[in-house]
Amino acid sequence: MKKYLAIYHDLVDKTKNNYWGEAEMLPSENSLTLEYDVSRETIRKALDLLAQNGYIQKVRGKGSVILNVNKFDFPVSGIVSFKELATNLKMPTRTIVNELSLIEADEKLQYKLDVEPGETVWKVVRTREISGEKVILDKDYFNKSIVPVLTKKACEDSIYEYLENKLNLKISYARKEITVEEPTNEDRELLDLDGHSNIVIIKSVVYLDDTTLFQYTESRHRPDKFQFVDFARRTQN
Amino acid sequence: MKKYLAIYHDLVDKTKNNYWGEAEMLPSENSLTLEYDVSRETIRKALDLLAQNGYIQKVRGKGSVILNVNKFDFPVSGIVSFKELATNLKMPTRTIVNELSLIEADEKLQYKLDVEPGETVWKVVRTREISGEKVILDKDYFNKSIVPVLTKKACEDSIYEYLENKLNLKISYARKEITVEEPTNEDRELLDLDGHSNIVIIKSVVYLDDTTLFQYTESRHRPDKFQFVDFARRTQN
DNA sequence: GAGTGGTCTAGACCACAAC
DNA sequence: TTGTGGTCTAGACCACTCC
Repeated sequence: MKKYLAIYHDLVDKTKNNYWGEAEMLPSENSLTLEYDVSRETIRKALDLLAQNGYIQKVRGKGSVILNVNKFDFPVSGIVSFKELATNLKMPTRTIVNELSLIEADEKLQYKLDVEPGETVWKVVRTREISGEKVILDKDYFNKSIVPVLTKKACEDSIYEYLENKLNLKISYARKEITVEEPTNEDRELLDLDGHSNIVIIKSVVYLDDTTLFQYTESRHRPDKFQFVDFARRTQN
Repeated sequence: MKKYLAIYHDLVDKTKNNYWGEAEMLPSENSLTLEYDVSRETIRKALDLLAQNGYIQKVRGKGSVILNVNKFDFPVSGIVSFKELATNLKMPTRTIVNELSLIEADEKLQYKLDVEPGETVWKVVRTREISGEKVILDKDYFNKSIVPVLTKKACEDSIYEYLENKLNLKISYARKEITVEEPTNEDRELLDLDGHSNIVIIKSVVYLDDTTLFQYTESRHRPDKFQFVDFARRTQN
């Protein structure tokens, strides 16, 4: 439907499949304009996406350099936790739902989820098993006014798939914060800590398309099974 | 010089200073077009920057919602290590240069820095002291063909300032990887580990404007003094 | 229906790199 | 000088929200 998105996908495929042989450069914007029969601004939108996602780097006066980083390294761009990495690498994973309940928001949650005192929120506690070891503990809190119903089945599969496809919620962006702390008793109970004396904590707040805050999550990882990859461009001044 | 950048900065200032009172919305693109006397696409470029940096969220059919997240939270967007945070919070910091030397690239470095076997590279080892405690160990490697001269003075101040202002190098983007590992003997020697049995490692490769790789860095943080903040938008399909 | 942001166009001029 | 990407314009149509 959107031309620039279609062109973006086409160009991603072509860079991945060495469509231009061993060329280090993309065709120029002008030739792409002719090739796809669109305006130059539309080509530029597609190329901006390629650059944002680390496939190319545009160099003024020269052209768009194809970065081969992404051909070898799996994390295409942005954020990858071990959980995602594990599914990418096709390691056997299992999700155990330890708790699924409605609770009254306490003070900390009121602040994190921006709800009124006494409002009910969903609390979901899940353990993630990778290759037979419990290495991740996920604690999710959802605003009940946005997620009225939540089933154990949905939690065992993918909550996000349920939210996006069944409830038609559109996730827009998230703020994540990574710290390293000492494990709590709950961590020791629910995870196979295996002697590790630290735990990596990823706290995130997730916002919807219409800017409402709807989820607060703490993802607690055993340190040896944690990896985070980030692809950062220099910020504009 | 660039109109969209000037407008971006102006709008950032205005959102920070509550220029529109307690309004939750930015003026519409059309009214901004009139106000700044530019084309709508130029306004849209400025607004895209605001959205990318987490100042606003655009909602179709409604307008641009001002996000107040950034008013309270210091990390404006992207990546913040504790080192940056400490300088933001004006904590007393000190840099100790433990080593500054030219070495022959070993196999690991050849791969990381993409240099020929036997090529010489700069090795810089520095300890960062925050509030009197040595909590960060930075190990930097620079491609000597790009950085011919490096002084102890430059390492004690800011290497990046030296590279950007004196050598006129333009940093373009970096790939970072965060993991947690056990401290090495070197870590124990050079840092005040204070009983901590883990260390947070940020490995990054840094690229220049013309896509050449020029730096490989390992930043090793004491876990209790580590924090990483990320602001991620949903990726386009 | 009026106003909003999202997409797209055809053209222009510029700064920069390469020859 | 030629070709490249970077900026900017004035206009068009669309999908969506709100009243």
